[in-house]
Amino acid sequence: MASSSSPKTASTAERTLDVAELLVQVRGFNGFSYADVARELDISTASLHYHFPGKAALGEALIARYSTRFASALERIDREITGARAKLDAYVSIYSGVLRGNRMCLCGILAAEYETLPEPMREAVTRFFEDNESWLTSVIAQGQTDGGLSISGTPSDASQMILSGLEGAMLIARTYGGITRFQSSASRLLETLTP
Amino acid sequence: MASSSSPKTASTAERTLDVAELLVQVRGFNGFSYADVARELDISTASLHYHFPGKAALGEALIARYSTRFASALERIDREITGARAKLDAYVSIYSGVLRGNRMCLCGILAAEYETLPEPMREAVTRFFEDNESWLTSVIAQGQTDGGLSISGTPSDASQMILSGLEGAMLIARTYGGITRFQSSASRLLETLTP
DNA sequence: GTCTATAGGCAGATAGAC
DNA sequence: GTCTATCTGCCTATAGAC
Repeated sequence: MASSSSPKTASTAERTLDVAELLVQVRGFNGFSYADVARELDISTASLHYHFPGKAALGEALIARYSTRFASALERIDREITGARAKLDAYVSIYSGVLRGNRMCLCGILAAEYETLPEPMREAVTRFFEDNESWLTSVIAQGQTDGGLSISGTPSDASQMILSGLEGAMLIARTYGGITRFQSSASRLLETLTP
Repeated sequence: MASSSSPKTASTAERTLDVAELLVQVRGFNGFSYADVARELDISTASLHYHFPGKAALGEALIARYSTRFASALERIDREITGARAKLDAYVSIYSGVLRGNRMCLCGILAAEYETLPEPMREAVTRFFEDNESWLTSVIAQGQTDGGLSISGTPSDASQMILSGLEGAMLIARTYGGITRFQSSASRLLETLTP
């Protein structure tokens, strides 16, 4: 427990994850190298191999941490926000936050490279999407029950459309239009569920 | 004109584009090499360099051909289909066709790798999306006029959501859910515009 | 934990023969 | 147009000293 109580300086492993996460979200998993990370941290690539045996292991750690953070953010929303529509707005704002700084969703960009990823990373990416849809589905079901939302199909169908829509909007906003464009698409997507 | 009248055997350049296109759509631009293409065509990488001076030039040719084909498909829709809603259905079916064979939209996967692409490729990718949105916007405007569609914002806003939604649905369908999942998200997306 | 040194492989690309 | 041969550089990864 001691080592996890807000250390003044992040460990090399943590800082490695920070740098690698940024690189993947901007350039993709096949678009960065150990050398890129090492240069940024001002250590050697050999040292990197001490903390993460290989790029595949680093990739797995990246998704694990990202997924955990995402799950925490969703729990926080459940704790602090009541209305279904407001929860969805908060969900969208997580994505907006990621898009700032020109980042793509970590698992969204990994989805594009899916065919080139080692199996453990593939499974973790898929699980990320499933968890997100599962959360969205329950929020939408709640909104349907309490009258905050009105949808035509099943909550599961609606959550698929929300997730796809947001990932796609991020993907394209990064090539042109930026945050403004993303916000516009996202709002429109959510209005689809509003009575 | 002679060389373009349905040759019995495709030229090496054409076949190179075919193979490279598949590789990019499945693995991404940073996920394949000249060697991959050469092996498939059973020629040397040096021969490849005769037809395309470098990977960047090959990438540009790839987008150019893809965009031209896409534009032809859209013209065909305009020529053969009358109703706005039916045109959009046909538009979606282009994407479905691409997704079969586990391919991602060429420009969608390049959008994910955008930050690593040479400038000419970036511009071509952006133009592809702009052209698509431009076409979608006019179809939606038509549908709004003749009563076939009913939207809340501007046709341009709606077209952004359609394009983003379809690209995102493809992206995620390739990691799980497949065509079935894509079709479901796409239908739902279009229902959004139906009165 | 971090280093230097280095292996071994693959990448994109070129020269020059046929 | 296609080949062989080759170059240079970068990549992931390991050995072993400090």
